[in-house]
Amino acid sequence: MKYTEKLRNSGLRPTKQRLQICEVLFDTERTFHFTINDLVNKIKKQLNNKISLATVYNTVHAFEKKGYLKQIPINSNQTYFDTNIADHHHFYDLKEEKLIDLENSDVGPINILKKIDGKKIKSVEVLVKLED
Amino acid sequence: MKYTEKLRNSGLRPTKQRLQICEVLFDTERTFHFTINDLVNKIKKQLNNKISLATVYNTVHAFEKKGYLKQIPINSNQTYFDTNIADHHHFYDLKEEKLIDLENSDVGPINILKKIDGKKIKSVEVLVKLED
DNA sequence: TTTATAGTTTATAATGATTCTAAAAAACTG
DNA sequence: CAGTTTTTTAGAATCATTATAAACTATAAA
Ligand SMILES: [Mn+2]
Ligand SMILES: [Mn+2]
Ligand SMILES: [Zn+2]
Ligand SMILES: [Zn+2]
Repeated sequence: MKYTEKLRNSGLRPTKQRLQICEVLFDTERTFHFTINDLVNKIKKQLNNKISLATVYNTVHAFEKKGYLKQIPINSNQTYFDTNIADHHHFYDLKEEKLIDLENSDVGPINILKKIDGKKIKSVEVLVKLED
Repeated sequence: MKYTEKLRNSGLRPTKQRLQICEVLFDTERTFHFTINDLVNKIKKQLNNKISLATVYNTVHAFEKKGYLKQIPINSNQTYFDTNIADHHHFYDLKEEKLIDLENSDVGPINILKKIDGKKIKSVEVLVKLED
């Protein structure tokens, strides 16, 4: 199996459910943005196999902790995740409620001049809201 | 009353509740970040007067729509609002779960090079996550 | 000042995303 | 295999937020 090693190396047992979720998330041409609900639907459509909602939540959180997924900071009643773990930014189309990737190269270099004592910068994320 | 005109001009009737919430939100030296729960507590402490939770939600949303408050895009189970409606950015201290203002002047100019057809940029917000 | 009307507040219920629980199943180790 | 730990699962619980609908209030017309 393609993802067995990856999971083992992270200390996660390569269960059937995790391997299937890996397929849905990572066996794609392109990266994508999703909510838990989106993912549950994708799983239903792509696999002939039910995975319990609790497991989907557990797995997504486990993958996020291991750095295989990122949460996208946005105001929505649902949490958005990203299979694109490269350092990048987002457009948010307010009308369509859709996220669009914005590569680092599409944003000038960002230089944070203010420093907070005893704290390090972990990430710098830009959200560009779009209207018509 | 200090805020009566402001409310009338926005098409909002200057009710006792709205005027009191204005006091709590805008009669301050400094701007601040808050959740609905924070605001309810502030109201309890500062006014000898109960305002129902539904009214707090209604009022905050009304003020946001009128541009007197801004929502801050962040991943939390609660929605964060900001009384600082000037164009600015945020640090988010992951350990303390606290927001810190980051003035535009503390961030180099941000130039979004990618354009989305038929859409205009409404806002550009930077979130800088801090760790120890 | 009344009266009519639209807007607002309120307690309470409903919603819905997320987390919790604890028992059954599966993965691993020796 | 036997023992142990991790994982899955259905279902319950949590909790921020929104909806409901009846009582109240601001406002303007009569
Ligand atoms: Mn969320
Ligand atoms: Mn929210
Ligand atoms: Zn992305
Ligand atoms: Zn702020």
